[in-house]
Amino acid sequence: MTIRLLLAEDQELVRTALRTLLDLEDDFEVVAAVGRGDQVVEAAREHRPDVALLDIEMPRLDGLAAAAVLAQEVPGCQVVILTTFGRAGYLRRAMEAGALGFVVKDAPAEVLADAIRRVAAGERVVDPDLAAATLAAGASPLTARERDVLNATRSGAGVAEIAGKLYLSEGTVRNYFSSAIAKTGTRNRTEALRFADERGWL
Amino acid sequence: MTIRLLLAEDQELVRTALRTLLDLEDDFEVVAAVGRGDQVVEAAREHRPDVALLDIEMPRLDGLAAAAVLAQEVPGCQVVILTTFGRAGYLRRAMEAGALGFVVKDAPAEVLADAIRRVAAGERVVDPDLAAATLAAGASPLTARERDVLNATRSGAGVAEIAGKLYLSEGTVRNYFSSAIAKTGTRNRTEALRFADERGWL
DNA sequence: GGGGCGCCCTGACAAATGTCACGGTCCGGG
DNA sequence: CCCGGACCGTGACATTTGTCAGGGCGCCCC
Repeated sequence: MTIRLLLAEDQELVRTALRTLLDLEDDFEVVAAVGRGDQVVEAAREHRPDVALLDIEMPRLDGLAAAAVLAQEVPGCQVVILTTFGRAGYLRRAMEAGALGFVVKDAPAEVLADAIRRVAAGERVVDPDLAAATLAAGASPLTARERDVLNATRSGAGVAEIAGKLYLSEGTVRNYFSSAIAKTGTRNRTEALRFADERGWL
Repeated sequence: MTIRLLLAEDQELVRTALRTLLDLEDDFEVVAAVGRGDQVVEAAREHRPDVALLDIEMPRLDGLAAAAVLAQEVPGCQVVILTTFGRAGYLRRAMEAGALGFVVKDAPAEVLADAIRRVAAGERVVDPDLAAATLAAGASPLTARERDVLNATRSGAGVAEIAGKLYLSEGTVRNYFSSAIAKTGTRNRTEALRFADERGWL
């Protein structure tokens, strides 16, 4: 009984390399390989894979979003998220999106193969260290407004601009920044944004 | 006549995948594969590869630095830089470090194979788009002090701290920030740093 | 009903950040 | 020689950013 795989990874070189690697395993068959998140569902509908291996960083639609759509549209297909970054927030969001497996790219090849087999059998597979880190990061202490304001600063917008967009006074916006900075234990917006981002607090 | 390859890439999964991919080519033989920059020279001395394939993002010593050392210590070995980011600064520094080839990870596999063969024969191989972008980015307009100050801000240090470390007045430090900001056309230190970084102006 | 609590909102204040006009030094070319 | 240009350095000033004290609203629970 061979496991049918869908592979989604944007870097072509890595994609083909992974494909050949996985095809070498007797019980795996890569039935489709795509380079963009928005091609995942279509390919899954056509090829009916048992497991979809999704990178997170992809153009158009990221792997997490693709996983969520996939769970809706092609329920028989289980998801393993495969990513460079063992960031706590990614794992949290992957679980929320219904993924069963989560593997980082600097794991050994056997770990990936093993994870795929276990997920195909319906098990959950997550790196224990990463799971611990995620738990440690905890839930977001940020309020809705604090999130809004932090997100709005991404583009490099100033206070005035943000205040306009959110219909707030400038003072208020600064205030939310201030409390976000306090909660993250950082020294300015930029650091606060990065800090929160890394923990998936957006 | 087979080409002997050294592969340096920190993510184990990608490393083994690339290794199997390259080993499939009849005229390639991967004689060593390492996961840290500081292992490159040692492995090269031991296995005498014809071409070293170096990722940039690696622990301990990045691929560019490793390339520079390699050129000194093992002159017979040519270098191909293989990286995720087609950043102008990377290419510039790769050339300065004596690399002959530069390939991005979302190139097709044939491009990589071709690049390796050409580099083994002593040719230079660079993606033309990237070369154009690098030329467009031009040489750094930043002065020595501007660079110092920008670099010092990486750690998140404030003006006072930087001023102390560089034996300058606080006003002067702010001044360098200001001119760097003007030259990069950005709005604050953080943006200026990122902008300059992306162009290899450090 | 009336605390107590958490969130939203604001303006006044303090501290940091960025801008400007100005000297000083060094160097290469008329 | 002397001028112009590039870089280094400085303090005064304006703007942006962060902090604080405090008021209003809704909700849960006693």
